[in-house]
Amino acid sequence: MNDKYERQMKKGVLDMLVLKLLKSEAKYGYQIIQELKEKSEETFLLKDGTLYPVLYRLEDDKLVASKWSETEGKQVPRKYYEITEAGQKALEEIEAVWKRISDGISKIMEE
Amino acid sequence: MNDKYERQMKKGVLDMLVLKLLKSEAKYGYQIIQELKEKSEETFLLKDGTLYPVLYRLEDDKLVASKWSETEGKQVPRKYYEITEAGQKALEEIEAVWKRISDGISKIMEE
DNA sequence: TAATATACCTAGCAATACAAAGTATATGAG
DNA sequence: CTCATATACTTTGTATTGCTAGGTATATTA
Repeated sequence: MNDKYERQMKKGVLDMLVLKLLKSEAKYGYQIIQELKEKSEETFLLKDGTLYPVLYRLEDDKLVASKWSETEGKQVPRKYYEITEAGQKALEEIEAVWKRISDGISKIMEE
Repeated sequence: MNDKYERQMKKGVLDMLVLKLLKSEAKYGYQIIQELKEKSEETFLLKDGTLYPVLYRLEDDKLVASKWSETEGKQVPRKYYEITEAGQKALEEIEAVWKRISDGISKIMEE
């Protein structure tokens, strides 16, 4: 039952978290999954099937841009995602929304 | 665009907020909407069409129980919702989930 | 009498986290 | 050398839920 709520509560914040991670530097899919896991201390354990659609959405919205790695030699090709200017602006706005909502929740819950 | 995120971010927390409001005393639908509005300082402005399905879900899950008001005299009938024991237990669990997730988000965002 | 606020109900839509399946390469153990 | 595992990306489909928009009905106020 908790799973149900956990799943729902995560909705809408993944975009924000991914944009935040990409703000410091361009990253590829698997790397993002690992960083989310580490930094959230095991709270955000994404399957790849969850993350990639997020990245594709962000790309469709022009908030990130991708390019394949051009490393020579044998290697599994990696697709790097980079935050765009529009993405940085969106991130700030989304953060503001998050702050408003989580504050609103706190006001109701802290009594 | 912000609306999109706001809508998603609210997912999963409404049940928690409603259960929390019902914890102190039984309340009816419109009353819950007003309290959510006031306590959240205009962040949670629910239309009735949003709240009632939430209440019905909670009732189906036996987390709340309802009874119609038995006030004599002319009055629009009100349906009061009361939190059950299972509801109180669920509320604690949902609060724990919320804490874990919002903490996880903070860890990623506060850098 | 008309408008507004109260109070409840219902159908349908849009968005998204997740599960599950697939493809392909690199690496380490036996 | 072979097989299992980890890496890395892709795609399809499902379940959940906040919201819009419509509906009914009563009480109050201008």
